Amino acid sequence: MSAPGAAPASAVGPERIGLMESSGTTRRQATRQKLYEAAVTLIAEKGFSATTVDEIAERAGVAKGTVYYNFKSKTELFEELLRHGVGLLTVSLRAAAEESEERGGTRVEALDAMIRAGLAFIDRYPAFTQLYVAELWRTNRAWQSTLLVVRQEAVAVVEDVLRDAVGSGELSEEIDIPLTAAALVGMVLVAALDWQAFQPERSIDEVHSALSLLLHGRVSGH
Amino acid sequence: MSAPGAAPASAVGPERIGLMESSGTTRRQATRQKLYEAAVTLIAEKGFSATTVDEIAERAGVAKGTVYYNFKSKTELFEELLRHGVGLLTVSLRAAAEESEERGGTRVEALDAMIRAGLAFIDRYPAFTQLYVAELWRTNRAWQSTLLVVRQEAVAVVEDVLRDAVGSGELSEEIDIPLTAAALVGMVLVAALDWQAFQPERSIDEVHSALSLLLHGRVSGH
DNA sequence: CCTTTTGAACTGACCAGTCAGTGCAAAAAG
DNA sequence: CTTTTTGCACTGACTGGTCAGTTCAAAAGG
Repeated sequence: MSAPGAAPASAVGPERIGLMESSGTTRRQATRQKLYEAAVTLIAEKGFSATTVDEIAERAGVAKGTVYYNFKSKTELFEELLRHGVGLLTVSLRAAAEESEERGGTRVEALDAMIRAGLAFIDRYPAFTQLYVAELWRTNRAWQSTLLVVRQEAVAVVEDVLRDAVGSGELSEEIDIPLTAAALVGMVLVAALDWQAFQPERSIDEVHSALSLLLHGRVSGH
Repeated sequence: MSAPGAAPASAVGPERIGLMESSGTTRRQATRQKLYEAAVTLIAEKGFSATTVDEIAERAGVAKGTVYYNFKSKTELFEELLRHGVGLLTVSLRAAAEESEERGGTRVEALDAMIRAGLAFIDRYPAFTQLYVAELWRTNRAWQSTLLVVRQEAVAVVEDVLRDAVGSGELSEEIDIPLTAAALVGMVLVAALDWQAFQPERSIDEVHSALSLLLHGRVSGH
């Protein structure tokens, strides 16, 4: 229709394509992935509004039009990014908890394993974490509803383990599950971001120990 | 509120002063105050870049020119806002700790009092807290250095009390002071923001109890 | 009077989203 | 086997609008 004389020219050869994905959509998948990666760092650094679509496209090595070929809008790209990232996180948390239980650990050990998994996630995707924290409590934003869903998904993983632990008598009945879950998530989130930003020389084990001590009540428990 | 004509300014009276110290209340001070209050909510809602100077001026009920008469730039207005807000927070935390000590409380009780003071601050200035969290871990921003100073100031208050507590044998020597301080601050920050955003029906006492339980190791201690 | 605020117009940069068109590989036609 | 068509994925110049910051004369305010 729109290619009146496609000259054969010298074929450059089969450009490498992404790593995975089967047939068909491979190219598109790879492009989307590049866009996610470019967007996540830029938005973490500068915020959503201060990041331009031109910058994202440039860092991803594609043309601006490609962004709009793959996503309806800048906002939609961002929302999909959020979903993608939190999906990774919850999978990783749940896996850590399950693995701990399969090893016959206690529920508190499962919580500890989740703290470690959370730290590992933040270590691997610091930009995503930054961006998530920065946007989570904003009101009146276009992606508010997306964030609500996505947050609930993540916090629910922690709540589930807490509920189990209370049910089996391992934790005191007096704890408030939603508030405690939020506090634990916050503890890990903020400690990890602070670690990255202000104390990068620390090892993940040091950070984990400090948080573990708090969880086990050895900071001021008696 | 933003009527075209002159506003009946003198009718307002000594309204509660939000985010700034109220020294010699000159006319200029009052204008700055109005600008801080307008800016803090707008920026908390939409972020720095998405907030326009025209909006800030309109909500403050002043002319745009006035913004630039009082501040060199939008960025400078924002930086000064950060300084004032964190100043208020540290004063409040320190006062809580000192008051607790004067009552002859333990260092752990002082920590508990600071948690409460932190919650009260966030309750009173939710917008400021939102904005602070959203900006704190951003890299590459113009106000990065301002934030660094201002964060250190706030975290140092907690670190001081922890150090005291370890020094007097009240807390175990094995705790890592900077990391534990960051974790405690994070716990309060995130729990409080979550409370505001997702569980507003809870009372400040409920939130305080949940955090206190964690601090005292009664969640999973022993 | 000296300081502060007003209001409105103006500029120049910047930016989200659009659209006509390109390149290419595989299917269809010859 | 060769030629033509098809359609996906991508391109980048362009548009219409927005916004930070400027300017300045005139009017409060104190």
